Amino acid sequence: MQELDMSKCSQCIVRKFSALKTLDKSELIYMSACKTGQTIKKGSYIFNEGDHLKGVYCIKSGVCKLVKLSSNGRNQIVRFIKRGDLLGQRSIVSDDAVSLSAIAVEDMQVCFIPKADILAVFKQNSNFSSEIINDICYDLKLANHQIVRMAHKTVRSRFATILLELQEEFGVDKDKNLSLKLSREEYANLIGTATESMIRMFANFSKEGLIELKGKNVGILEKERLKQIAEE
Amino acid sequence: MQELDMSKCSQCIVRKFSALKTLDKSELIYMSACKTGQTIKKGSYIFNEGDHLKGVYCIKSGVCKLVKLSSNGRNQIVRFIKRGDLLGQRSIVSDDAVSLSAIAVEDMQVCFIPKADILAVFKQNSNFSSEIINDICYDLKLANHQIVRMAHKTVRSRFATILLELQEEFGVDKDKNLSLKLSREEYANLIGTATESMIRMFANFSKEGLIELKGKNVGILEKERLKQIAEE
DNA sequence: CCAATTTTATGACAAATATCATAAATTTTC
DNA sequence: GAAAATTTATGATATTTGTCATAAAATTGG
Repeated sequence: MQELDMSKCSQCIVRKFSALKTLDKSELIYMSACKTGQTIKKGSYIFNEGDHLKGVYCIKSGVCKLVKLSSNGRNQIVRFIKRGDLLGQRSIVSDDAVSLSAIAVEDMQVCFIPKADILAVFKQNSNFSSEIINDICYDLKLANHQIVRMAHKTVRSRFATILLELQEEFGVDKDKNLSLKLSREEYANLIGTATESMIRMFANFSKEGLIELKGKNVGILEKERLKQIAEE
Repeated sequence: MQELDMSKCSQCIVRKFSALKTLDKSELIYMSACKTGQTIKKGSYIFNEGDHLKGVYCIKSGVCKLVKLSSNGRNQIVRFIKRGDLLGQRSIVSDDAVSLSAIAVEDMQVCFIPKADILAVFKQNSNFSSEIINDICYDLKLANHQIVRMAHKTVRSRFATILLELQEEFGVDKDKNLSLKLSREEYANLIGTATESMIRMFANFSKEGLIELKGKNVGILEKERLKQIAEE
């Protein structure tokens, strides 16, 4: 990670997407003074399972995955964090070690805000704290939903769900391919299956005309049909 | 559900187990005045997916399961709530509909505290709000862990994990059987498998001498071996 | 206490998925 | 730009799990 300035929070549009939108001018000036900018290369760790976070990251650009290692050596992508999101929110309210690793999926620009500083704002600004708590509640809701999906849906159905979610969350590029480029292995870790099984699913969906494959690029062709499969 | 008094919060030992332990005398008197007691019969719903909760339940006795229905008709037990726990904590900080149903697994005695009243305490007592937020964070941590378990462990391994967790969380009765009595179907919904597969797993574990079965009673015989299987 | 219902059990089979092996294609590195 | 490494692809096969059918056992309700 390389240290940078990245200038003033008050002029940073990205803050508008997170709980930071509740901060007033003086709070933003305070944040600007506390934060440090960093660039993070694709593939590198922002933090690791078991680390004690010393603050929160505000994502200016790029995407990272939150990953958890299973005792049998497999790993699971629990969710993605992208531009505008805060990474490590729970560390504001909890001193526990993080239970997930954060790994950049694309090159990233982030700002780091030390825990003490963001905690001061958390205690002082109840709109801010409400937003943070709401975010955590929402994460819990999603996580519960994901438990059910993993427990009761086939790989095929989960794949359909993930494709729709990736389109929803990250959109498509100019060629109408999913903007977020993931390897087959990453898809497998997201869906919770073996890489080979994942590759076969890609081949199946492609043969069935549900998606179009051009190398790493994935284009969704039959959204409605995918929705059906996701429900099965 | 039947309405009861259940007397004073300040004399209720159960409050010591939850975030309510942070309340002072005057807050407890306030709670006592707001709350209403209820008894809930085994099998009946406390609330249903999609409901908007009007408050929080404090569990005086008994156990309920939090269940989520999958779009393909199966259902998943996400967790249990027992004596001393607060049920519906998220409704304090969020106006969203609940995403889970709560169903009594045993006869229960609960106290219901209206949202407005508990929210007043939440805003006023920062120790209380910290405890609540910490609980929600902990739930999120467990949920993430469970996603990984569901995605990457076999039914056999998950069964071993659940047996150990049930012993840990609810303990054993005088005959050293697990205190919480669940049907095979409930075990299946907990582990995320078909009831028939679950029944077979019970037979397997019994044959292997890992557990002892006497009707609905389950005695754990080989804890260490179960720990190994849980890791596989 | 007996009939009805529910739960547990078991067999046979089908479907889904993992694993291992190998090879082609692609990307990276020097 | 060629060698090395990684990723993607595919076949063969084993394992796990689900489904359907049926029956035994246990529980419930009158």
